[in-house]
Amino acid sequence: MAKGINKERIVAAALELLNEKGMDALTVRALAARLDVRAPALYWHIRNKQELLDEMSTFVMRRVTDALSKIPPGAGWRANLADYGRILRMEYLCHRDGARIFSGTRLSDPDVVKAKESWLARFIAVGFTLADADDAIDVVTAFVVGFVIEEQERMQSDETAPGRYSAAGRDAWLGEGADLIKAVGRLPDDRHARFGRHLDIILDGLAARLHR
Amino acid sequence: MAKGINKERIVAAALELLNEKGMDALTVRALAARLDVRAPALYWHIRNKQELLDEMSTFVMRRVTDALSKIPPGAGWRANLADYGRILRMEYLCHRDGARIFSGTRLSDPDVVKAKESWLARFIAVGFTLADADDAIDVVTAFVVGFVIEEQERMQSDETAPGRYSAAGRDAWLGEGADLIKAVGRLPDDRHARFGRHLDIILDGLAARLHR
DNA sequence: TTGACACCTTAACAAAGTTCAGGCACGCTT
DNA sequence: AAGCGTGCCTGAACTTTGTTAAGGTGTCAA
Repeated sequence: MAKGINKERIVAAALELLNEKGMDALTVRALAARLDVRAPALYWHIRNKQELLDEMSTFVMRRVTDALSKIPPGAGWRANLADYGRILRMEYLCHRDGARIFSGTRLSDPDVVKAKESWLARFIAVGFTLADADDAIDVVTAFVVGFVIEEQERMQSDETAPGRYSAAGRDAWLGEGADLIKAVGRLPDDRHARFGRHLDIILDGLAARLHR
Repeated sequence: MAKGINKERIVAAALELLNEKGMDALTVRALAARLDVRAPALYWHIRNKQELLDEMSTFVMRRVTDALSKIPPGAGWRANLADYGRILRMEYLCHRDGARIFSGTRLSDPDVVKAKESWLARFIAVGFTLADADDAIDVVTAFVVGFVIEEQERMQSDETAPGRYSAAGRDAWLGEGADLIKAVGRLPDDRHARFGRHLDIILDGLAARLHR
């Protein structure tokens, strides 16, 4: 890794490191080593580790908004919102603990926040009030955050404690009774299909609100 | 603080400490000091800090399930689910960064997980399939987690960086354009009413699914 | 009296984030 | 050409974190 560090290269390397080794391994020293530099060098470019995390978060969210800006409005509000939910989930899933780390962090770039603007305009154009349009985006956002946090927790548990979420091991841990919960555990569980179903429920709710 | 430590007293003190000083101040040494004990003493009762966090999470979730078990089924599935959402949010809100910390953690008590059982039975009794009943609970759960994470992030920002979310400061930070976003910022914003609206949207979606 | 066990202490370690003083190299001035 | 400042990096060190090791003190039973 050639020298000549700057903020962007640091953020990129930090995201790589996060994906490969996980949150706990994302240390200032390890990050510096990956950039072939000593730890204090990073502090010339970033104020502290929190700022690094904020920058990482902003980078990921910028990818989301970039993807969003390429979605044509023609498909209608429902398809647009569904795309938003799917894209947000995918970007979170791209990084270990992505939802936990990147949700609810302060974005350092106003442009990322401004991406919401054109979407508000779209929704108002098809009959939403301003408040309803804002609610619609935020409900989907909150749901995706919550969904992926749970999803990634499960994925991580599969690595560290295999069988923790398997049918047999779980049934034993649950003990007597809880037949319905055990039955749920034996339902076919496609994470992606599940996400689609849940997202559809929310979109149904928004549709009901719109056609009232 | 009299001596004689046990797991419950440690967890209780940890939750107090979390509320008073925040996540960063929840250190093993500070916790030991509050219990009038030296740090290594805690390791007689808990394996490591992660287990402490899991126990704290389980404690909070047990409060949720205790509250849930007192809700009579008579009010119907919709009122039941609304109560669930509200209770879950309230318990998260009771602790700093509650949603971040306590969501998606491993519960150490099977009884807490089993609380879902009677609710599945209730929903099935009024016409849900097993899969739909499970989806219904999980959609609400995911939404509440996402909502409160964002909510608490905002509350925390108000302390550390006042004006960060105020109308004037935010407008300046956003710069030119983004009129709709600024208009949204000027809407009356009652967190609790907002939560109720969003939750209603989801319940509407579930109702649509049920009556199909 | 003597063990054994439960519970706590002191001391210490490794690893984390962070700071500080200095050093190397480049470009600009005189 | 000599000197000088500025941008970027290193070496060493400090503080605080979670955690472990080894050893004490009390209580109860045989």
